[in-house]
Amino acid sequence: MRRSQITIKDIARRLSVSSSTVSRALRNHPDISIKTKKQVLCIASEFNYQPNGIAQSLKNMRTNTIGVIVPEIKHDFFPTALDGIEDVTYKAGYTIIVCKSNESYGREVLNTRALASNRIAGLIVSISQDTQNFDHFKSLINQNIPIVFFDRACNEIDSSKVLVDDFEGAFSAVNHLIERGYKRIAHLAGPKHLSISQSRLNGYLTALNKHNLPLRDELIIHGGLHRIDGRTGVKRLLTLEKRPDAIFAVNGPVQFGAFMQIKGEGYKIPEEIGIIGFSDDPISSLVDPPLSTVGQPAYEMGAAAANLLLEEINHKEDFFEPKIQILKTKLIIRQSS
Amino acid sequence: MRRSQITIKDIARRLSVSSSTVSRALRNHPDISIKTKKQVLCIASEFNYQPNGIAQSLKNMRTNTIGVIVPEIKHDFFPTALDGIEDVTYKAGYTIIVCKSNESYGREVLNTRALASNRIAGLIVSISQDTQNFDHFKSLINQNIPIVFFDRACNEIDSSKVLVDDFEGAFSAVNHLIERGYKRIAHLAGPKHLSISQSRLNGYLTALNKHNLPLRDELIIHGGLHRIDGRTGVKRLLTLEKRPDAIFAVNGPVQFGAFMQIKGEGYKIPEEIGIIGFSDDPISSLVDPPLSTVGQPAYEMGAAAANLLLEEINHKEDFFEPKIQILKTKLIIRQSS
DNA sequence: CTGAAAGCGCTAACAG
DNA sequence: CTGTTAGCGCTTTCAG
Repeated sequence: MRRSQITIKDIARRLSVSSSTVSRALRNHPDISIKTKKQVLCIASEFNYQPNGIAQSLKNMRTNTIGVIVPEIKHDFFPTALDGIEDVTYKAGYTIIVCKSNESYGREVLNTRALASNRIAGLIVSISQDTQNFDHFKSLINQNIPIVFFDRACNEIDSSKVLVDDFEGAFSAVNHLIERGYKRIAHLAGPKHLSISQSRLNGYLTALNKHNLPLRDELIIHGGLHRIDGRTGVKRLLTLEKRPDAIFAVNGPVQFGAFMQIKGEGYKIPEEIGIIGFSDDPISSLVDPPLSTVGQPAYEMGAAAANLLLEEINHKEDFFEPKIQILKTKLIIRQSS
Repeated sequence: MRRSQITIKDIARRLSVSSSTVSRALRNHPDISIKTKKQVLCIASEFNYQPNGIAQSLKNMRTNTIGVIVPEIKHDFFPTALDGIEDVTYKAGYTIIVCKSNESYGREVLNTRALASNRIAGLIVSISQDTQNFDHFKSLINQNIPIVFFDRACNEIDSSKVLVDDFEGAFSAVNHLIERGYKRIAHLAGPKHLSISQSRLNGYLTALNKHNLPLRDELIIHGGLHRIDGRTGVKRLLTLEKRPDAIFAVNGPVQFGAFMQIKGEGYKIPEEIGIIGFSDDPISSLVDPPLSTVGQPAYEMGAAAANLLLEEINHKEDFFEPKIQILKTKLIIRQSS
C-alpha cells in the first residue's frame, strides 16, 4: 500500500488547470492570479499536499542536504561539533544528514557512497581511526561535491579543513605535567597514520626534549581512539618494570578509558599517576578526581567547517581555493595532574 | 559548475547500446551477455559511475532510508539506542538518517517534514519534551509512512511503541530510597503531558503511599528534561524551609544537573542528600560518588523499535496491527543513595 | 495569466 | 540477448 500522497497533478485535475499552474501557484509565482493561488493552496492544505523532495532534487540536480560523517557520538566532542554545524547550516536553509562511521573505514565508505547517491550538496567529515585510503573522498570531489574536513583531516586531499593547534595543545599539556614534577610521562597515542596523532606526538616529544627528559619508546603506545584503547594501553604501561608516573592521552575516549583502568587497578590520581588528555567533555569535571584536559572548541570547529562548506557550495567560479582554519586549544587544569 | 557525474546514458552512448541495456548490465540482469556486461562494468568503473539514488527513489516511489528523530545525543541513552537501530536496519539493507529535535517541538516538526519530503520508508522517533501536538506525525501516517515510537511515545497515535516499565522502575527506585531510610523524597518530574513523566510520577507516588509517607506537593517539581532543569529544580528544593533528604530524577540529564547542583552547593551525597534517577549512562559510575540509577536497556529498545518498523514496512496487507513492547528496567544501586 | 511539452536519471513492460 | 517507450513528480522554457 505505498503511494497515496497527493501530487501536483491531482490538484491540477481537481481544479481543471495544468500542473504548471499548480506548480507556480505553490511557489507563489507572480504570474498566477490571486484567485487561482487561493484555490490551489486551499486544495493543497485540504489534502495535506507535501512536495516530493525527491522529484524536486532530481529536477534541480542538487539537494539542500549536507552530509556529515563523524566517527562516534558517545562523547561530547562530536555532538557539540554537530550543534555548531547544525546551527550554521539550518540558518542557510540546509538540512543535515548525520552518519556515524563507528571508527570503521568500511562504514565510512558505505556512508560516503550513500550520501553521494543522494546527491548531497556537500560533505563535512572527520575521518575514522582506520581510514588510510581516501579514494571514496576523491571520488566525491570528482563529482564536484565539496568536502570540508574537521579535527581529523586527510593530508592527501586538497580541500578546506578546520583543525586545532594539535602540536601546541599537546606541548602545553606535557609541559604542564613536567612542571608539576612528573618524570616518566607516557603517551597513549593514536593510529600512526592520522595527522592528529602525529602532531600530538610531536608536541609530546618536543616538550620532553625542552626539559631534557629522555625519550623512552616503551612509554609511547600507539593504539586506536576508543575507550578500550585507553584501558589496554594503561594495562600494558602498568606491567612495565618502571611504570610511568603520568599519562598524556591523545583524545577524550582514550583518556576516559585510561582513567577508568588506573582507578580500577587502585592507583591514586594524581599522587601516583597523573593524567591529562585532549577532550573537552563536561563530564571531565564531574569525575573523581576531575580531569585536566586540553579543551578543544568543538562548537566553533563545527560552525567554522559549516561556514567553509557553504562558502564553497555557493562559490560560482570554477576553482575554489581551499582554506585551512586552525583554532586554539585551551589548557584546563583540574585535579588529575 | 554542478553536473559532471556520469550517467547511464553516457555509458550507453559510448558503447552504442541503449540505456536499458546498461541499466540491466549494471544490475547484473541474466538477459545480458557476459561480453556486454563486462564492457559496461569497465566503462562504469573507468568513469567512476555512481547510480543516482534520487532518480532510483523517484522511480521506485520509495527509498531505502529510515528516518530517526531523537531529542538529543549528548547523553548516553539516545546514542546507544541509535546503535541498536543502526545495527538492525543496516542488516536489512536500509540507511538511517538521524535528526535531533534538540527537545524542541518546532525542530521536530521541521525534521518530520524534511524526512517526509525525502519519502523515507519509515520513521523511528522519541518525541521532544515540548511536543503536545501530533499533527505532523498523523500526516506522515496518512501518507502511509509507518512510525514507531520509543521511550517517549504519543498516546494519541495508534502505532507501534517500545517502552520500558516506567512505573515499575520509578517505584523500585523510590522504594529503595525509602528502605535506605530517606523520608523527605523529592521528585524532579518531567513535563506533565509526557507519558513517561506521568508513569514515573505514579511510581513515585505509589511507593510513598505503600510506606505511608505523606505526599508533599512542594517536593514534586515539574520541569523540562535538560540538565539545566535538574539544576534549577534542586535550587528551588534547597530553598524550602524543610529541604528534601533525597531526590528521584525523571531522567539522566536531570539527574546529572541535580547532582552537579547539589555538589556545587556543598551538600554531601548520600549522607545529606540521596539521589537516584532514570538513565544508564556509563559515566554515572565514574562520578564522585557513583550514581544509583534505574537502568534502561537503550540498545535493546532501539533494536526492538527497528525490528517493529521493518516488520511494518514489509507488511503487505492493508492493515497492520500496531505492537507495543515493554522492556524491563534494572535498579542499579551505587553510592549516591 | 495559463497551458503544452520536454526532460532530470533510471527502470520495467513489451516487443522484437 | 537488446531496443523502444513510457513514466515516476516536478520545474521550466516557450508559446499562446
